[in-house]
Amino acid sequence: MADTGSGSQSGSGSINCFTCQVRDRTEWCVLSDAEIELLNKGRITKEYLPGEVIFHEGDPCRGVFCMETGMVGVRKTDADGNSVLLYLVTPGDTLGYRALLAGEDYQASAEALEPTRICVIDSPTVRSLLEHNPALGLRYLKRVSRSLGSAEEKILHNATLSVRARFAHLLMVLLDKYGHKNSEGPTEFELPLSRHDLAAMIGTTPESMSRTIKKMESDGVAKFAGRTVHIPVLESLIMEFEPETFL
Amino acid sequence: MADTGSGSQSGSGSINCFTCQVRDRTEWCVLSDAEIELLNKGRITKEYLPGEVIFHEGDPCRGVFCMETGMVGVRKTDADGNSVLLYLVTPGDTLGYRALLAGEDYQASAEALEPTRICVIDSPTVRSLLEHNPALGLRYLKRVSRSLGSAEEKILHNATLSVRARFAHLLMVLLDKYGHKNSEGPTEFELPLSRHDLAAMIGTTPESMSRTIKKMESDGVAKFAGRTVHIPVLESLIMEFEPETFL
DNA sequence: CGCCAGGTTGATTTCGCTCAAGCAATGTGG
DNA sequence: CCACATTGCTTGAGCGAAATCAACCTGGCG
Repeated sequence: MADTGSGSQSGSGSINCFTCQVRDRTEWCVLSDAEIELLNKGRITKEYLPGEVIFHEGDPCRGVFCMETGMVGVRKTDADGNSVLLYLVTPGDTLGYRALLAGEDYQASAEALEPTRICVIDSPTVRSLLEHNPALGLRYLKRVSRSLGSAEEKILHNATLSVRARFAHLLMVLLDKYGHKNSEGPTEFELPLSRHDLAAMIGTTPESMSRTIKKMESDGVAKFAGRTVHIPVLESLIMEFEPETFL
Repeated sequence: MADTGSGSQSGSGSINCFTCQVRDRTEWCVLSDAEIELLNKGRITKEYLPGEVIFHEGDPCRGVFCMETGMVGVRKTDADGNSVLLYLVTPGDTLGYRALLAGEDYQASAEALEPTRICVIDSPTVRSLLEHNPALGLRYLKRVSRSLGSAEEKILHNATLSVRARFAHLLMVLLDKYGHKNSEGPTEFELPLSRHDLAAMIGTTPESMSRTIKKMESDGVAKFAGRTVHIPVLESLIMEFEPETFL
């Protein structure tokens, strides 16, 4: 493995954008070969270890980040040190585009949760591509708009649902993304997060998280062993946050 | 005045996009004359009375709405009838772009809070303009990204601040937008919202709203008479949600 | 072995919700 | 002009969910 200092540069793995495994899943899939050439020139690959910070709230935005492997968490922290984990970023996702597109500094910080490899594409390159290829802009518009949609849904959820209901919902989302949801029947999967971060995802404390888990176990809704979750009946989980579906 | 049925069409006021007063404050300011011609053709002016619904959650998106006069509230409601007022839309703002850009149905509903005149621009027109003019896309990208930024801030606020602090913050935002903030010294302005809607803006109940107002009055932070708010010292209001600023 | 981070548990408190009633302003029909 | 609904807001009492504070496990690791 290459050197693993904070945000160390790296030549290992995919050498460029042409051979990149995840490119088809990114916004860049609409680019022509000439444009990918440009993209490739404005690109540096970096590697991060768990806990390393990719950017901080308040930092000026110098580009966007294209996830190749690993996982990144985006956090927002207030002056008292309270923090919320807004979302998880996984391979194929783009990171840090909000600040660039809004023309603002970062309003949240990003931190590697697993060993992570990311390509950094500098702002001028992205801007230039956006200015000349409307299709890329439309791609990003869709991405940001969808993201806004989820943020608004999260606002509603946090305002109206209990911690338990929000956690049940989070489990469903994580299952969709990180588990192989074989539709019906009992399901088992690995949580990608610590209890602390699970709590931060739904805007609560680790203590409340712990108690909620315990109560859900005693109610037979889910079984937790470390980071492994076992869900006997998927419906009973859904019932926790959408009871009306089963009336 | 023209007929005032639900979302009635209207020929009064600004006749077209060329003479439109608010156009320079909208995304459309980057369009060429030829493009404005196109915009103008895909346009219908409508009028709404307070309480009338412009679109509903779940409705398919048929275009975007360009505010000319009045005020609109965007609400999101869950299955139990709990609802949150996400934001207020005022002249020069565009409404309903999220659904269009995301390629989704509306995820929230919009309702006139005051007598309102809006131009409806149909989807094909907007799409066509976006596909041919990257500058328009960039404009919208900035708009959506900023909006996403505020949504994320709202998530943090709701998770970490008390009802009182959130309300103080709301007052500041409303003051910025609807009051003439003469920087320092005592300030007075009109709230554009009922108590019920103030509550919905910060995700609480009218009862809690009422109590919070009462307590803030007795603490001398602000004085409320109907919809008129008087703030003796602006700093003490800011202290409510950013105490660290004054340490 | 002792330390420490991550997690759990318990005791206590507090904030804000729910339910219920009361009240002032406005409107409506007889 | 009065009885009466209706609407928007306030007030009170009680309760419950979740935060806080504090102690205490437990497993990994120097």
